[in-house]
Amino acid sequence: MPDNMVIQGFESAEHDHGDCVADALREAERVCTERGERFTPLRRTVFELLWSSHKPVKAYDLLAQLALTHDRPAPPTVYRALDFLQEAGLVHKLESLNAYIGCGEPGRRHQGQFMICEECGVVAELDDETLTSRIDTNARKIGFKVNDETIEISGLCRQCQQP
Amino acid sequence: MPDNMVIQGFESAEHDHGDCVADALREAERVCTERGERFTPLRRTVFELLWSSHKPVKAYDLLAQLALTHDRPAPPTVYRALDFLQEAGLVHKLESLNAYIGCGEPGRRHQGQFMICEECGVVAELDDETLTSRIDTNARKIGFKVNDETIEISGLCRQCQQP
DNA sequence: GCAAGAATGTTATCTTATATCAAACTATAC
DNA sequence: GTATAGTTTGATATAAGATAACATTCTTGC
Ligand SMILES: [Zn+2]
Ligand SMILES: [Zn+2]
Ligand SMILES: [Zn+2]
Ligand SMILES: [Zn+2]
Repeated sequence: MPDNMVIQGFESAEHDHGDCVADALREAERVCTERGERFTPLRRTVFELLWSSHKPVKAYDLLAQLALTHDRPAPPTVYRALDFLQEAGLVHKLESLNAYIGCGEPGRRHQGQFMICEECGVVAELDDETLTSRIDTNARKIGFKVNDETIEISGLCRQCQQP
Repeated sequence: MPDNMVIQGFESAEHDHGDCVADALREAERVCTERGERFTPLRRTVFELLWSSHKPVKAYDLLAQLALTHDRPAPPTVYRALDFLQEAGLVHKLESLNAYIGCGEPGRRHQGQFMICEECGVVAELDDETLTSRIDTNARKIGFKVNDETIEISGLCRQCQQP
């Protein structure tokens, strides 16, 4: 495995997104089973809504989508599902956007490093071990014990740089 | 200049914080003058409140502090000052906390890399050129053009790891 | 002084997230 | 199968974070 891997994102416009969703669902079921937790219909629905694209989704947008199939859902409904999915490592929160996105590799515990296109909204999730260890080194120098990393890079994807 | 520099933070408890504030104010005046902008009393007050410690401060806490000396300030008052200070590079927003902190080196344009103690709230601002260039390299590999970096590491400072 | 632009005041509203308690559902033990 | 403890969801209210829009005041250059 290369030390700098693109986990997901910036797929070609024509990629079969149905496959992405199917894979994600299969993984989610596996992860939940492994953890002895329940991938309930509600959690599954929220998860599918998040995977409707490779773009981050806002909690209240999820809520609005949910409202199409559920009777007057309230904010805690979606926030609880998001909390569960984050705990399980199935979803990341993008702090700089207050939005959420499905994790591209939920099997392995990680924080994720994100490249966010300001123009089209597409997000790539990377996992660069070298970057992480550089941060650890810096932390060690000042006696800091790392628990959590928030790494979000915004800019323009290749597509959106075209003239 | 070393390639991994602690710009500020994790100062000894006994450091002369008056010096920090005085330095910060002097730099702020200089930066504003250079930019042809006005470091008004309101902006200065907000800036001083932010520099009252090396911890991030929330906008509504600033507002509450402001209320002690101003007549019923409203949210836009503090958000406008924060916007101005951020534009000028004098203040950073910590996205993972929804809080703001004075920049330790406003002269040079940078995004900042932060180590945030979950226990005591103290924040260290680093600037690791190696880290930044590693991110640029990763971006280049996927054809991404970087505009903005959000790098916030949370954990425990040396003090707060003591048994 | 006067006009134009910048900064601040004021009111209302929007967005994001949580607290709290009630009802429904699920799994296990008997 | 029923009791029951634990988990999940429903429902209401409110907290926390941020902005829109317009009025007023202040500053600066003339
Ligand atoms: Zn991930
Ligand atoms: Zn794009
Ligand atoms: Zn800085
Ligand atoms: Zn600490």
